[in-house]
Amino acid sequence: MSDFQSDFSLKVQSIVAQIPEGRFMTYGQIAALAGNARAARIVGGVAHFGATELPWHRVVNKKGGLAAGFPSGGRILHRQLVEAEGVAVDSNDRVDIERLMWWPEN
DNA sequence: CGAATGACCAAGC
DNA sequence: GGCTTGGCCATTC
Repeated sequence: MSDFQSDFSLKVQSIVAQIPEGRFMTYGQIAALAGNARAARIVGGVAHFGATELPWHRVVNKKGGLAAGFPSGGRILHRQLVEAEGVAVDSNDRVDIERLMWWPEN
């Protein structure tokens, strides 16, 4: 486990872990909830270095598609994971983010 | 400790 | 309408 114990990373990981099935959040959104709206990149950093067990496939960028560097299989794997949750994926590997964008209500 | 990196975002061309 | 540039801020080497 990496040193991802900082407030941001902990919040980010916590938020991602709470995303319900079939819902999505953008990096910027998570970053804002974590306390830094500008730290969208850091969310990606957490995704890349730590908490690999979290449902990162439910985390998408503003485009509505999965981030650029998903593990081997990349968008292919992402698409399978998302579709497995009953979500339609666009030819561009994008989901209807504006419709499925979720927000932690608590 | 200093420099480089990155699963992003927004603006510019 | 798609590609390039700059800026952001924490983590890594």
